[in-house]
Amino acid sequence: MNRSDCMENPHLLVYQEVKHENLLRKISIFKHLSHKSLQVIEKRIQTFELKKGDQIISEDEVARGVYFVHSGAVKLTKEDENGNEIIVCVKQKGDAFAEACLFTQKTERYPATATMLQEGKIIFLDKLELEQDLYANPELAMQMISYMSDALREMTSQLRDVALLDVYAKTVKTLERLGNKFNTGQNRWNIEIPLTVQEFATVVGTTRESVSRVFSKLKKESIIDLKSRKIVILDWCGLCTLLNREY
Amino acid sequence: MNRSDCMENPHLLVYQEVKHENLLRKISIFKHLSHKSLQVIEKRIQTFELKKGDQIISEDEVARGVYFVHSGAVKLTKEDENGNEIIVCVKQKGDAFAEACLFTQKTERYPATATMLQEGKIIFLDKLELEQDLYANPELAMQMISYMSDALREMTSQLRDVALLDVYAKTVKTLERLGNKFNTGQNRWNIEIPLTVQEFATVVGTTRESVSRVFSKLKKESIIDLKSRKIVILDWCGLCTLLNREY
DNA sequence: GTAAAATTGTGATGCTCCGCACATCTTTAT
DNA sequence: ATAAAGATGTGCGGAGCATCACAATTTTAC
Repeated sequence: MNRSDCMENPHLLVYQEVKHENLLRKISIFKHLSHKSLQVIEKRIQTFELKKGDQIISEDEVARGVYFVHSGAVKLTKEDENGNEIIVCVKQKGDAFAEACLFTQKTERYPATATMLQEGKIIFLDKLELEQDLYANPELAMQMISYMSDALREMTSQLRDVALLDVYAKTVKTLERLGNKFNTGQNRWNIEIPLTVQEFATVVGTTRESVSRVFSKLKKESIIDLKSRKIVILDWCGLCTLLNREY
Repeated sequence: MNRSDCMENPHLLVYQEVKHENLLRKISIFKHLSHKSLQVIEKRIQTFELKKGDQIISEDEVARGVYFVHSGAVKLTKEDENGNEIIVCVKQKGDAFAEACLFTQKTERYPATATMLQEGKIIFLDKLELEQDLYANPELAMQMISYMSDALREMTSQLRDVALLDVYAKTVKTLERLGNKFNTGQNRWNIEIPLTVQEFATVVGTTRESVSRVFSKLKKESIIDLKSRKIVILDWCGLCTLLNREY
C-alpha cells in the first residue's frame, strides 16, 4: 500500500496530521518507550482508516515497511500454487505485522498477505526509517526482539498443532488460542472472535464443512454460538474442559 | 543444560578455555561484528562438543540462554500430549536456536527440544548476558532482528506447506528446502541431508511409511538415494522439475 | 564376523476427512 | 420489502493417508 493507492481507493483515508503520542502508546512495542524516542517516530508514521475486507499488503508485493494495528483486527494469509489459503496468524490491536521484512534485502517480498477482519486504524512505518530507529534506540530494539520472540514461539506451537492433531482437537485448541487473543475484558464469557466459520477453517488448516460439524457439537453443548459473522465463546470453562480431556 | 549436567554426562566436554574469535565468526549473527564487540562476547561463551543423539535442551526446561551451532546439525522438535513428535526446524552450522527466549519472562520455557543430528560443537550464551550485549550493541541487535525475521518467514512458509499440501508435494518441497540448507559446496549434486527416513517424516508432518513410499518413486527416478542414515540428493535439477510440475 | 538392534519397504485394511450436493439460514443491496 | 448474494448445516461417497504386519535390509555392538 502506498500514497497513490490511497488516492485511487476512496476508503483509504490518510491521516497524516493526526499523530498523537497516545496513538503509538497503544502499540505494544512502543508502550514503554521514552517520550523523547517516541516523538521521533511519531513524525514518521502514516495512519490509515480501513474497512472490513480491505487488503493492506499482499505476499507478492515488495516489502516497504512494517504495520501496526491500532484498532480492529487483521488476518495474515498465505496461498499455495493451487490458490488454497491458510491464515497463518490473526493480529489484534497492539500487534505488529510484516515485521519479518526488517533488515532483509531490498527486493524481499512481504511474508504474507494482510486483510482487515474488522474495520480499524492501521499504522505504517517505513522499513528503512524503522531500521534507523531500532539502530539508534536499544530500548526499541529490545522490544522488537521480544515481540518477535513471542511470534516465533506462537508459530512453533501452531505448526505442531496443525501437523499432529486431528480436526476436533485443532478446532478446540484454535478456539482457545483465539479466544485468549480476543478476550478484551476481564470476564471470561461472550468472547467474540471476528471470523466466519469459513475463515476459521483456514486458520485450523481444514475445510469449512469439517469445522461446521465440530461447531454443531459445541453449539449443542452451549460452548459456542455464531452471531452476525462472529464466533462467540459462551462457556470458557466448558471449552477448557474439552482441552484437558483425553480422546 | 548446565555445568552440573556436564559433570554427570561424560561426553559433554566443556571447553571454557578455548575461545577463539574465529569460533564466533562462524556464527551468522556475529560474522560482521566489530573485533571489539566480539571480544566482550567471547569471554562469556561456553562451548560443548556433542555427539549424535545428544539432547541439548528440552521444551519443558526453563530457558537459560541461547545456543549457536558451530559445527554439526541440530533438530528442533515439539511434542503433543500423545507423545507424537514434529521437527519444527533443522539447524545447520552458523545458525542460532532458542533465540525465542530473549527478553521473555524468567520462568519461560524453551520453545522446543533440541537434539544433535550430527556430532559437532555447540556454543552457549547466557540469556541475560546476551540481552546486555544486544542492548549495548546496536549492530548485534540488528543482526539478531534480521536473523529472527528469516526464521519467522521460513516458519510461515512451512506452516503453509504442512497445512495445505499433500504428502507427495510436502515431501518434495521439504527435500528442496533441506537440500538448500545442507548444500555446503557450490556443486548441486550429492547433497547430504543428515536425517533418517523416520526423522524426515516428522519434518514433513506425516508417517515414515508414507515418506518411504514417495522415496521409492524418487529412488526409481534416481533423484535421491539413502546412504548410511542420510538422504542424498543425486539429481537436483530433477527434483526442481518435480516442484514446478502441476499435479 | 556374527548376532542383535535398528531402520526401511511394501502390502492389506480401515478410518478420517475432503469434496460435492443441496437445502436452509443470514446478510447485503436496491 | 424483496431479491440477490453469501454463509452455514448435513448427508453421502470416495480419496488419501495412518495403522498394522512382517519381511528385507542396514547399522551397531561385542
